[in-house]
Amino acid sequence: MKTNALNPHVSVDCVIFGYDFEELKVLLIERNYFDDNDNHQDKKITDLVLPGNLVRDNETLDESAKRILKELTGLENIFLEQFYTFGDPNRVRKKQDAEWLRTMRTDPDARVITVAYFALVKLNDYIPKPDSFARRSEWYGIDKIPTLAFDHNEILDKALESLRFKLKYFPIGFELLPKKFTLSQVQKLYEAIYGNKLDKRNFRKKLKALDIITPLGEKQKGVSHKPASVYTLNLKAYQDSQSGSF
Amino acid sequence: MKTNALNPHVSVDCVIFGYDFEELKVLLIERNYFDDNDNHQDKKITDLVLPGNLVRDNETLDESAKRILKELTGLENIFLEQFYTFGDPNRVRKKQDAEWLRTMRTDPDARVITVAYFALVKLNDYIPKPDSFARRSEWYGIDKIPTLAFDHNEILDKALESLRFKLKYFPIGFELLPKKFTLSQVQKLYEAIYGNKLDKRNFRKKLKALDIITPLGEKQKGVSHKPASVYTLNLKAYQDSQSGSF
DNA sequence: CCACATAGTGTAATAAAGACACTTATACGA
DNA sequence: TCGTATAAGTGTCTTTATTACACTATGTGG
Repeated sequence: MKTNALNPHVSVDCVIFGYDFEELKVLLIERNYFDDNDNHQDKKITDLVLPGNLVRDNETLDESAKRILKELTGLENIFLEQFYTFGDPNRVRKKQDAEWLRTMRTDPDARVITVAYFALVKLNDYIPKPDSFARRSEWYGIDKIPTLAFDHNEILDKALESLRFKLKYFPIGFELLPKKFTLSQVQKLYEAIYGNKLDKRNFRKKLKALDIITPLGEKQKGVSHKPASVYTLNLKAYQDSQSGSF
Repeated sequence: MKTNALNPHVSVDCVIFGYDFEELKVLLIERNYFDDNDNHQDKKITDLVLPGNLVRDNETLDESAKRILKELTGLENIFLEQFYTFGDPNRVRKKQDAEWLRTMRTDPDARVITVAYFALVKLNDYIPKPDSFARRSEWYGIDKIPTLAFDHNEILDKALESLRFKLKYFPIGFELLPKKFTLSQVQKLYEAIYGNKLDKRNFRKKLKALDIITPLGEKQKGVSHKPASVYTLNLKAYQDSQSGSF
């Protein structure tokens, strides 16, 4: 017995997180298309999508995500993690999505299954510029995300949940900070991600106990208050200390 | 600009865990095919795969996983969780896999991307029987898994890792136990999953602190030693007590 | 009634988490 | 130069969680 099915498209979408020392941000791309339903007068519509693209024939899913990131931001060696795959047959079936797909694909009605990744980038390494489709991109604060195309709000929500969960157990937050950072910057980052305040002394106690940061002996410059010590990440010791228990 | 790619197949594979009060087990399916390369005398080969199948046109990924589970075991309302998607272009490129795909698919050379789920079933609810392709299935102890087809050993490893990780933070172990259970059974299950011994008193203290089990006032029957109290799961209180912190 | 097997139970020591307030270093403006 | 504003940096006590550890209790079966 042989089985076959109409083959869906497979894409990769990336939720790219950045941090500007104030707010956790996500990089979104502008999507432009014409509303054909408004058939008296074609109306140009601009809305927002997560960066993503179809997976190419000979690339792995990870490679596909890396490519999307590289094309959009020029950045390489970025923290990138697959967190969920979205495959509802109706996930690209909002009517405005159909319009848009018609301009982008030869078979706009095909089902699209998307493998979602989240990325953590040092925001200052990257200034938004148009992607390979000449679309503008922009950082949006995590609390100010508008309605996105497709199921991209759902994907974003799940990405944030995954980031929060992972951050509880792994020291991945430093991916969002520059190589040199102060302890207050780390704390503000955690507060931005979880959306609540943390106690300074307890936070520092816990962070230092992880034994993954080393002071550089330098001080912050150009601030009109007591300058903070500057630290850097050092994961050597940490790698071993990972084991499980109930 | 319109983009297209050769569309891959998309499948769902299920790592179905069961527990027989001794060992953590996984349900594997026998795969039969003829080795055409041995062209003097076709040799029948039997090896093992994870249960899985192509995703149908109008079903979600979760529905697809449910269907596979239902077809294979007859069971419904099973704990099921997507944990990773495997999409290496060469993941179905071992030579024996090619032989087998030729008997199963009209386009055996197509790339297959698979969305992997793990399931937790009460093993006693299910006696292995042939699946919809009349293939035999069998429970294999987690420490006695032979080499599987495709990348299924890799998928299985990742499933076990996901199960262990999730079990640390969520009380999902009870999905593998009958409705009524003893505390020692819970402990042996955890020991089977993590592969190490746990302290009885500490385990019970922690389990009771979770406040998710209630004693039924019954005793175990038919054992030639002190009978254990029988408990049942009660997740009411637990649901609320979930919140996050660094 | 004795032997066997597993159930069931508590305490003390150590480690981690949480609550909490004052002093210090720098820049800037009066 | 002195005062003010601003964020940095620091310690103790309490509570809660984790770990190590050994004996008694209750049933069955011979």
